[in-house]
Amino acid sequence: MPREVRERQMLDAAVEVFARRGYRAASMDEIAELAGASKPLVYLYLNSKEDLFGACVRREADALKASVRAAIEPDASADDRLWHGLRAFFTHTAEHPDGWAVLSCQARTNGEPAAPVADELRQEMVGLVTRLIAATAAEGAGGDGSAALAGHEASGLAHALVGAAESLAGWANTRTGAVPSAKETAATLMNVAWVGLENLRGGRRWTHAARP
Amino acid sequence: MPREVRERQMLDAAVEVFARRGYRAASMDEIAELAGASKPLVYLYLNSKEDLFGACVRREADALKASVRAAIEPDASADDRLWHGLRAFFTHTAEHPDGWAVLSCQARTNGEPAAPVADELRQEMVGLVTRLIAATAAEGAGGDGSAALAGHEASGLAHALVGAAESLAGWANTRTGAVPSAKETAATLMNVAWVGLENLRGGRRWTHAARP
Amino acid sequence: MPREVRERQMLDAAVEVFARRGYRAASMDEIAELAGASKPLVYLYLNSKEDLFGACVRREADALKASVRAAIEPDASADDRLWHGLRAFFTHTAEHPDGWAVLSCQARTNGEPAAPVADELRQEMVGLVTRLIAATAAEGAGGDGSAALAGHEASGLAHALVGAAESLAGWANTRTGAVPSAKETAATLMNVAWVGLENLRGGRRWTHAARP
Amino acid sequence: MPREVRERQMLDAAVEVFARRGYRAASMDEIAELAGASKPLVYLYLNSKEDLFGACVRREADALKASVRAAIEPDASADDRLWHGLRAFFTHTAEHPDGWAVLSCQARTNGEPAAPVADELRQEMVGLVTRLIAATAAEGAGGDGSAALAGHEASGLAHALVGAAESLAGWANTRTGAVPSAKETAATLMNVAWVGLENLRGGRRWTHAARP
DNA sequence: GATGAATGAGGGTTCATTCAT
DNA sequence: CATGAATGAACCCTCATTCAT
Repeated sequence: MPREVRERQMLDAAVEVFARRGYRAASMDEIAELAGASKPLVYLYLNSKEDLFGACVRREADALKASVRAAIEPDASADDRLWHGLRAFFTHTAEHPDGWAVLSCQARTNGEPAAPVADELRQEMVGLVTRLIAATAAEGAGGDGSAALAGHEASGLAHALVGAAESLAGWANTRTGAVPSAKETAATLMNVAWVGLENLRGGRRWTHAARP
Repeated sequence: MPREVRERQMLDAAVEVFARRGYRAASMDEIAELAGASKPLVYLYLNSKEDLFGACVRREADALKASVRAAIEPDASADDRLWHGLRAFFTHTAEHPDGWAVLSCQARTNGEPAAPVADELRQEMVGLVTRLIAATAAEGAGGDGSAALAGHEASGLAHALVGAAESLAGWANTRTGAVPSAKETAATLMNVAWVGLENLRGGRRWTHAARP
Repeated sequence: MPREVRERQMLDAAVEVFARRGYRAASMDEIAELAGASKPLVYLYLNSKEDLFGACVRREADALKASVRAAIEPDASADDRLWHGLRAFFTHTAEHPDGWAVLSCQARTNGEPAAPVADELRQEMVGLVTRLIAATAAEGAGGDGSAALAGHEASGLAHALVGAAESLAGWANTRTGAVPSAKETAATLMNVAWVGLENLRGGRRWTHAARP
Repeated sequence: MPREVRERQMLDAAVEVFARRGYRAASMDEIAELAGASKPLVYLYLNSKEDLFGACVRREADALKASVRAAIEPDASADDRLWHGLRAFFTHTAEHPDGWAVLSCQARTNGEPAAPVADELRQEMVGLVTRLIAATAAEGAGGDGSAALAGHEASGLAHALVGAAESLAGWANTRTGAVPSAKETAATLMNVAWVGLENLRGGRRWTHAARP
């Protein structure tokens, strides 16, 4: 069996086991067995548990980024791009629950080699969403470019949106039951985002004092 | 030294170590040493690592729930209650980063005894927020109770809100740097929530088709 | 069983196994079993294989030094001191063949932590012998202090003597058969040393040219 | 490339690696790589690590013996033969430090297949030196064959000489610094040997009682 | 002959946990 | 209660060795 194939099987198995057990509790024995290979072969191809984990995180992060990017048509309107990006995000995380678990839970809790990759993924997502929100706002502003969104507001909204998306994706994967489906969640988020934009652009804000 | 005090010290130490190292990497030796107690005593009081972890999760979940509940005055307006609840949530998680790390990261990744507790906490939070949103919507609807929010929409919004809150709380604890402060984050979320409500109540929705 | 006793048993076992198998081939399992303790206890007391090896080398080096030093009466004549030192050396190495095997073979072949200890032991022995030879020469010189031994000649002789002693000690331990006994060897060496001194002091040297 | 050449390359590499790392720590991977051959070929030619080690020891022992023998002219005087033999010994060990390290350190500590070869080498050396010493003594005895050396004394001296030579050779290879050069060492040993012979032949002995 | 794929066996190390004092 | 002594079980990792191509 060619190396490439074996290596992919190993990564698949590792992602599954890391997701199920956590980094520390995952044993190389279990990963090797699930991959249908012997332990020394895993070490030959992937060097160490740490490297294997790093490879998993990188692969999953790249795959998620690729899914989201592929869903966004560069020439579409901003809110269309946001919508398709969100849908792709939820679809991908729903289809790769283990990968998402590794990215969202394990990568950030298990130190040096993997954490930066997860951080980078998140920053990229937030940056992407921030740009899309800003673009949406600009488009919507129409003729008078007057009240486009302040930069930090777009960023705050993006953080909230990504946070909500991340958390909901994990929640949907963890819990089986009355949890909104991926599409519904995307719609809700889209509503919040779009609708929030409308109001923010219109200068309408909630303040504590404003309410009796 | 009375048992209650000792036990609290142990839990404090355990939460700190579990947060810093993760469940598996945390060692009973380190916990006992940090607690200033002997290892056999830890076992006498808390039986096993698993039980100790469970006790930590329960205690931290209860404390967070108590903080949020205490911040909500039953007679205040709905959006005031939501505002104070959110602020309390962010304040508490910022003041107990280790506890929050255990609840949000460790509890959900480390199997049977702790995961249900974390799940329950989240459901409670979502339920609380859903009720507050529904109440807000009802209040705002004023005379004509016409377009009050559909139940599943309130629930979806609540999920998004709680997800965003959770993720942002973790993010604020993890990252040092240009991250919105707890108060700013609460304000952003409040804005999104309120503003989302306004539009949803007004029947304004985003739909894919609505855009050319 | 008190820690001190256990620790000595462990060192005894370790010296035996290291001598028999060599550093790398020695297994902590075998050492622990021979010591009558469990492996974790060995690690608790002695940290690691490397540290254990270092402790063995240090202990055996100290014991050998102590034996030789104890045999030398400070007020005796120089050649008497040399004689007793040599006898003590051969007696000790014959009584502790494993210790000597570790010092002479393993310590110098197995890297950083132990090699310096073995080097130091050897330098100390050579220094001691050099001083004794010089003292013997001075004593023997009688009234005219004229032709006392040149320093580098004493040192050369000392190196040769120690080298011979070391190698013969190892040889006597390794091979069973027609090998001179410890006492005979000491006598031979003593003869060579004393007799070499006589000639060197008398200016008699061997040179290649001197012989047709 | 003919088998003979390849095999020599393998042995060269193996000697180097065995000397540097020790028998156990040496890896067949490193040896094969250093030899510029594939691992299966190493196994095809030399069967196993043990056999490879044995072949190394045998080759190095034979080479050393050959060097020493070649340096000895059968018709020269006995002490001339001793002198040239010693010089050849020190020259060879200085020029093949790895080989000497394998012979003197590794071969004797690593069990069955190699130890006898090293033992045999040493016995041969001691026998050779014993014969040379006896011959020297006989020559020097001149007209009156009275006080020729007792056999066990020649043997004792030979053991000491070989021991000193071995140890000093190893010492010179190991330590860099103020260590006597090969030639100086040979001269010192020669002095000791010759000078010892003179006295022994003259009936002068050191005895403990002889000194007050 | 060379290469890549593959593994059984074993070694160093750690840890949760117990028990006598 | 606190302490020290003690361990079974597992985990990460390596290596000599083989076989098909």
